[in-house]
Amino acid sequence: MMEENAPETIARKSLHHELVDRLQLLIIGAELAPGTKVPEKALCARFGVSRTPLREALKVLASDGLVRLEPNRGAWVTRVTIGEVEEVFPVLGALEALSGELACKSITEEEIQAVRALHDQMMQSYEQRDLATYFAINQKIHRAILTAARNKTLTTSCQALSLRMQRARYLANMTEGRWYEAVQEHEMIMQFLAARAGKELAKTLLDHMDAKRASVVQWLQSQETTADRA
Amino acid sequence: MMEENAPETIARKSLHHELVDRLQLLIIGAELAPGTKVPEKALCARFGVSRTPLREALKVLASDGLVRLEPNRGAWVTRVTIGEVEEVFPVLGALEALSGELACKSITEEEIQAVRALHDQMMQSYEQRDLATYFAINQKIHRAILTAARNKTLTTSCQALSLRMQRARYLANMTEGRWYEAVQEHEMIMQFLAARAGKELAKTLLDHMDAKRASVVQWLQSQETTADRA
DNA sequence: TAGCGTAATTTTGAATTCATAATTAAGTCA
DNA sequence: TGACTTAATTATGAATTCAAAATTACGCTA
Repeated sequence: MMEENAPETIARKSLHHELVDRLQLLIIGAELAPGTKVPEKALCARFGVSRTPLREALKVLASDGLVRLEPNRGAWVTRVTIGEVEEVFPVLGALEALSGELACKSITEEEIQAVRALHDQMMQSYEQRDLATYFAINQKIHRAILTAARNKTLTTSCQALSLRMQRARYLANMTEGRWYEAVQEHEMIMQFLAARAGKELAKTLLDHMDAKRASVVQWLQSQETTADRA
Repeated sequence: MMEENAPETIARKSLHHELVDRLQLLIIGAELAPGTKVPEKALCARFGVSRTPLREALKVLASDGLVRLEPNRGAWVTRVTIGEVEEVFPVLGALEALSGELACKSITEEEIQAVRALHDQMMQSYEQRDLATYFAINQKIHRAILTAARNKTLTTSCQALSLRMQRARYLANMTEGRWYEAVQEHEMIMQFLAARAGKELAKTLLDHMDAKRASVVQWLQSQETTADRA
C-alpha cells in the first residue's frame, strides 16, 4: 500500500516524466551526489510513488548519462571526470557555435534587446563579484540565443549535454583572471549578436566554450591532486 | 503467466536495454511503421517479456524522439517530417564536421587505409548502381570517421540523430544527379582525410550533410504532393 | 438507418508481488 | 582475533495485479 501523505507527493502529467525532471534537479543540485547510489526506496517514499515509474525515469536518466545502471546493483549518480569534460565541451562548443550562427539569421530586434538587458545585468553581477547571479544570468543568455536559433533539436541536444556538465557544482569556480576573460568574451558575443555577425559569433562561442573547458579541467586537476594528498 | 516459447525470447543483459536495441531496429527497419501505434501486447508476446521492461524501453525511445508517448493512449512511432529534417540535419552537420576535424588529429595510418578500402568498395557499388550496398558502406565510412575522432559523446550524439533520420526509409532515395554529386563529395572526404586536412574535411562534411538535407526535403515534398493527390 | 448515449471490453499507468542476486550478519574454526 | 563459510536480510529485475481511462460494441430513438 502506498504512503498516503508523502512529503512531496506529485500530481500532474505522467509520473515518470515528472520524475525525470525532479531527479535531474536533485542531481544537478548535488542533493544526489556524484558517485553515490541512487536511493530508490527513499525516493519512492519522498515522492509518494511506487518503484515502477521511478525506475522508468532512471532508465531515461541513464540514457542521458546522468546515472549509470549496474546490473543487479542499482543506479549510481555518475561523476564528472576530466575525460568526460574533454569530450563534452568540444561537442557543446560545436552546437553553441551553430546556435549563434542560426540565431543571427532569425533573432528579432526585441529578442536582441532582451539579451542586451540580461547582458547588462550580468555585467553588474560581475562588478559586484556575485558569482551565483552571474552564472544564473549567463545560462539565461545562452538559452536565449538557443531560442533565437529556432531549432528544438539543437536546444534539446545542448541542454542534455549542459546538464551532464552541471553535475559538477564547481563548474562555477573561476579564477579572477578567467572571469575577466569570460566577461570580455561575453562583450564580443553581445556585439556580434547585435550585429547579426553569424560567423564571428560562432567563432567566439566556440572559443568561449574551449576556454571554459580548459578552466574546468584545470579545476578538476587541482581537485584530484588535493584528493590524492588526503 | 508468461508465454514460455515465444518466438524471439531474449536472454543476455538487462531486458530493457536489449529491448531498446531491438525496438530501434524494428523502427528504422520500418517494421514498426511511422505514424502507427506501438503494439505493446504483440511485442511482449513476440519477445517473451512482460510489459514492465518493454515500457521502460519505450520511455527511453521517447526521449530519443523515436516514439511519442500520448498520455493514456500509448506509444506511437514518430514520423519524419520536413520540419524535423530541417532541424536535425544542420545539427548533424555541425557534429560530423567536428568529427572530421578531430579524426584528422587522431586517425592512424591503418585506419586511413581501412577507410580507403571502404571508400573503394563504395565506389564499386556506385558503378554497379547498387544503392543498398552503397548506403551500407556509406554508413560504415561515417562511423569509421567518428571512431577515429576518439570522442564517445560525439559518437553517441551523432548516432542518436542519425537514427531519427533513418526512420525514413526513403532517405536512401537519390536522383542520379544527386548520387553523382554525393560520390564527388566522398572523393573529397577521402582525400582530405588522408591528408589530415581537418578544416577542409569539416567543411566538406558540412556541405555534404546540407546537400543531403536538401535532397531529403525535396523527396519528402514530392511525397507530400503525391499523398495530397490520393 | 444515422446519430446518440450507455454498457462491455480493452488498454493504459502504476502499485504490488515474487524470484533471484547481492549484501550484510552470524557463526565456525584455525 | 581474524579469515572464511554459511544463513538471514535486503535490494533488484521483472511479472503480475488492479484501478482508471479510452475504445469499442450495442441498443435505443428519431
